[in-house]
Parts: sequence; C-alpha cells; structure tokens
Amino acid sequence: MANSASGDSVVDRIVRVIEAFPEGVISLQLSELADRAGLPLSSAHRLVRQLSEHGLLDLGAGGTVRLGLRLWELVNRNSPTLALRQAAMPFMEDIQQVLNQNVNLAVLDGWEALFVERLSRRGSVANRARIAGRMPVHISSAGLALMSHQSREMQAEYLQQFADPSGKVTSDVVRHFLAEAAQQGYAQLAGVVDPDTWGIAVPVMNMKRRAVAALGVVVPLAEMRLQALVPALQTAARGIGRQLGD
Amino acid sequence: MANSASGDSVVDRIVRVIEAFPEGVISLQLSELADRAGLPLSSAHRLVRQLSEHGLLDLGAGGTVRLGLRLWELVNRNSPTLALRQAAMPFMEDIQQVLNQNVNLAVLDGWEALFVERLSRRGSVANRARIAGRMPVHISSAGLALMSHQSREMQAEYLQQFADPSGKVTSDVVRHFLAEAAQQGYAQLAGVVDPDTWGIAVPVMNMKRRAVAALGVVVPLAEMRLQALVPALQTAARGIGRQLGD
DNA sequence: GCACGTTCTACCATTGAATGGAAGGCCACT
DNA sequence: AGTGGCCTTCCATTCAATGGTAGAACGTGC
Repeated sequence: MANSASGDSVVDRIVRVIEAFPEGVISLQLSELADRAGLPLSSAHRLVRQLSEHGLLDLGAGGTVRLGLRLWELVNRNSPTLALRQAAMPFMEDIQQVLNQNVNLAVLDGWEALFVERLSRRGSVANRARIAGRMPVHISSAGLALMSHQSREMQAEYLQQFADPSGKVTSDVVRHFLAEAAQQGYAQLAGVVDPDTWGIAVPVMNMKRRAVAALGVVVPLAEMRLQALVPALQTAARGIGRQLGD
Repeated sequence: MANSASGDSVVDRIVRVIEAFPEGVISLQLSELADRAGLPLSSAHRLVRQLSEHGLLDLGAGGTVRLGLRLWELVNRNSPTLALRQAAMPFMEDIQQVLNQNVNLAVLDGWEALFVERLSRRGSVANRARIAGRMPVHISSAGLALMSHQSREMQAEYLQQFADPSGKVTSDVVRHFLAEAAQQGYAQLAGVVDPDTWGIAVPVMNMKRRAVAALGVVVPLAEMRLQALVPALQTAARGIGRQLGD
C-alpha cells in the first residue's frame, strides 16, 4: 500500500467526501461516509479528522460527520453569486411585496438552472429548501429564459442531448420553446414542475448584454395574469442588470 | 524537494487556499492567491487546477480564481444550519412583517456570534452582506443572548479572556451583561455596533433547553419600544424551538 | 517594433507524506 | 459473557505530491 491504491489524488478524495452528503442530509456516520465516498475506513477517518481540525468539517463524538460552520461561512462570504444576490435582493423583495408570489433567482450551470435565491410567498410556509436546488433547463422557466439568450453555439451543443428522436423530449420541442422565449423576452411553463403552478422567468442581462441570471415567479394556475407579471419582472431584471455592472 | 518542504499536508494547503479569499472578495489572481496561501506558485497552480476540475474552485482564463458554484451548492444543500434556518424563516418573516425591523438569526461559534440569516427592514436597501458575518459575543446582543445561556464552565472559560483588568473591557462588565441577560431572558445593547441603533436578541432553545441560536432585531434608537419587541421575539423563539425538535 | 516585466502554465526527477490493513477500544444488545 | 458494529490508532511501505526551472502568453513603455 502506498499513496492511493485506487489511483486517486488527495484532492479527489476530499471532493468525494464533501460530495458524499446526499441533498439535504446534514450529518453522516463516519462508516457510511467512507462507503459513499468509496474510501477505506481508516483513510476516511484520517481525512475527516484533518478537515475537521480546520473547521471545514465537524467530526462529533461517536463519528458523526457534518459540514463545518467555518466552511459555510467561507463559502457564503466569498461566493461567486454574492454580487448577483446583493444586486437582486431589493428587486426580489419588491416583486414579492407587489405581486405576493414566490420569487426566485437562478444561474445557468451546465445544462441546469441553479437556484441561488428564493423568497417565499407571504403567508405561505417558507420554502427555503430549494435554495441551491437544480432544475434541468428544459423543464424550468428560469432555465429556458437563460438558455434562450445564450450563444448559438452553446444552444446547439445543448440541443445535442435531445437529438435522439425516440427520447421523451425531442430537440424540436425544446428548440421551439427556446425560440419562443427568445422572441417574447420571457419563458413560461405551465404545470410542468407542479401540475397546479405556472412558472414565468425573464433573463437578467448585465451591461455587456449577456444573460447572467434569470428572475422568475411561480404562481398558482388560477392567479395567472401574464400581462401584469411580465412587465414587473422585466423592469426588475433591468434594475438588477444595471446594478450588476460588468 | 519532496512532499511539502514546509511540513504541511495537502489538506492544510487546500484549507489555506479556500481561506485565502478575504471577506467579500470573490475573485483572486492565481499569483496573489499563492502569496496569500503561502504556497509556491507552481504548487498553488496545480492545486487550484485540480480543485477546479471538480468544480470546487473556478479557474478562469488569465488565472482568475473564484470559489466554484458547485461548492456553494454543496455547502448550502447540506449546511449544518439548514434545519435551523428552515425552522426559523417563517417566524423571522412574521417578525419582519409585524415589527418592520431588521431581523437576524445567529449561532455561537467560538467566542463569536455567526449570523446565519437576516431579513432586512422593508423599504430599506437590503443588507445581505452581513450574512455569514461575525461579531464578538460581548458586543452583540445575539452573542450575549447565546452566551448567557451556556454552561457555567463555558462562561467561565469565555470570561478568561477579559481577565486582564487593564484591558478595554473587563470581565466584571461582561459578567454583568451576561447575568442581566440570563435573568431578563433577553439581551440588549444600545449604540455599541452603530451609535444610532439598538440591538435586542433572545435565545432560541431546542427541546432539550439548550440555547442553539439567537433571534434578534436591530432598531433605530428613536423607535425603541422594548415592551412590544421582547414578547414578540420570545414568542417567535419558542415557535422556532418547537419546530427544531432535538 | 523591440525589449522588458509580469503572470500563467507545463515538465519531471526527487523523496517524505499519504496510505490502509490490522489490532485495540468502546458501547449496545442478546 | 459473548457477539457484532463502529470508531480510533498505529506504522512499515511506496508512489503521488512537490517545486525549481523553463517556456509561453500577454501587456507596457520606450
């Protein structure tokens, strides 16, 4: 035995340890973590102990492993979305106040929309769980709003995955959605994510006219009033873009 | 040369890289990062490249280094404060609605209060910057509320640092603050953080009667109405505690 | 347009830090 | 008292990590 029988670097292993936590799971037993990360128990133990000495993880009594508060702090202080969220929050609050709907903010990462901020509808039980959640581009209005304003090349590359005509979703359908979103300046999806809700999103353009985020609302089907929502979202998106600079 | 001339492990180095970002700084040049982390340029480069291949960092063209979206996502999905924030958000929104003040939620980490959530006063420019911010226990109402409900041993250990009677703050003063907070069930500080504001915080107890967080508001001195604020905070704190379980 | 400074990136021989099986400890349950 | 599950520690082996060096890419001033 020597440095890694399996041919992976220390960095690989640390990443696997952090990624081993399933979504929404806060703590894991050491042995389970070792399993999930595909590491020998003793190696996992050593790694976790080292990381917890620095506060990136938290190794509690009995081998309970959590992410460290220090890691949460560092990431949230220096997150790449910090400027975006700061610029967007006042406008998101405005939308929430005026329309009383769930407001969300997403960025594009891979072929998915990653939700970076969310305000719940007033009066409803807050649903913060979906912060840091992902949705495939083609089944989220935010994803469509973002993708419809990307370069031709990126869109082409994206559409490749739907090339197989026997698939559930064909590239033609998605291409149609994107074209529509690009032409109208907003994207909408009714009853896709949840049968009773309607999602509407508009792109947030920075000063270089690149779509860096999407601002959206999720409304009950019954309360759908497109003519009121879209202008409000577009106005807010412009405000955010101006604040962003670039 | 071999594995680390300076006697630090790979884990140490990765931590130093992540910690190298000063508060609020989103991107760093590779060479500056190497400097700050105390690493040889080539080592820093290799490490950053490896981490960015996994998405924990983002190594852009020209050697621009940022924290990776994937890291932000993983940490926010599995953060140890997730349950706390989810339990607290509806109550924080209530406070914000009813009192129209800045509301915040903090936990104790070391001898500091770490702010894990914050809602801005309606109408004011959102101040999300202070999420993931820290304040020393003795100059934050949240810190005092938390510390005043910790064990005798921890309080004693904490007070050690003020033992020097020639220091700016003496242990007697802090002990007085803690005793007052423990007796009253809330902590208040006027004009300490900001000369024109008053901070009030109450502890959030879980079902085991351990103070796991502090719920607080920051109000302008002029609008100070203790008799209205404290009961509202205490009611909300109880609600959060009940939701938390444990 | 050329020389210079700065910063990023790639290479590769050297070697000590990382590795993981094995053994010991602790607790809970039978 | 025995058994199983889990955490923790130890330490000889060895290959992955290291970082000086050199080269590429860019910008800048003369």
